[in-house]
Amino acid sequence: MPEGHTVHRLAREHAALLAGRAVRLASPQGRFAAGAALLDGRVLTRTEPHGKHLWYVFEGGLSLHVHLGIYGTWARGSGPPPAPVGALRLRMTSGDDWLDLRGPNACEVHTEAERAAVLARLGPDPLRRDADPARAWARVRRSRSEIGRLLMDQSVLAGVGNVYRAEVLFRRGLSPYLPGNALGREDWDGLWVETVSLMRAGVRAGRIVTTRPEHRARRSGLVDREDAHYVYRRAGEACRVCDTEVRTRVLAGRNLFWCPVCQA
DNA sequence: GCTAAATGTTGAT
DNA sequence: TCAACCTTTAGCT
Repeated sequence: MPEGHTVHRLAREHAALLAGRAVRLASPQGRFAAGAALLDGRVLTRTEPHGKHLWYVFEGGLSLHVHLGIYGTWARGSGPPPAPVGALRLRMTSGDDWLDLRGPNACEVHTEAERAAVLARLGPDPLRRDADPARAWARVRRSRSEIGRLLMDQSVLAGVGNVYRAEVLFRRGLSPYLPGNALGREDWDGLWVETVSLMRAGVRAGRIVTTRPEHRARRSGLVDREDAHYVYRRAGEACRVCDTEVRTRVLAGRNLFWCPVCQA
């Protein structure tokens, strides 16, 4: 269940586990058998996340490119791996450790050139230290598209998905329907900083929590599911800040949620 | 046990 | 703009 924060967290975890080690790859399901054979036994150099894409860079220059899509998941364990059941696209093992990949949108071998080609069509990733927000702003400021659409466009900004789109706009008090070219520089700067901050928190926590304690029903203890978001999937419920009904409508092919008062 | 929906992208229309 | 793809789970019965 991945937006960029999940991908960056996996990149760190998997690098800590496998970097510098020879890795065995197998595709019990068969769909990635040829690719797995090509990389099998090579030493993993590093992982390289960008937005929702993740590359496992192996010695020799070839990479494993994984995009989880909506459904993709990794499972991890050590000790004897379970017998492969169902559609197991890829199993990576090194020593006692194993990683199982199911349901990804993409799982393929990339050359350096192929990796560069994908990167070339991605906007800056708020979770990367080398991200240049000015590149995204250059697109936003001259676009007539709604900001709620631009945030979902991976060529403008890479890593934001449907949850962060809704929550970041709420936190900044911006209407999703504001055209990019109607945003001021301060609006954009605030939006970027908010995105970086919420997504970093997401990497740390391993999930998306965007509410401040004073806006939660339960103010102490673990943040339960109900309390984690301001507007995402809360259509018809009361806004946590102003009590207005949270609204929903499809924008850019996905269900958008927003408060018409806080985000006028 | 069934159905719909889901934190996503691509390619056809 | 819409269907297709991949899989799991929540919310029904």
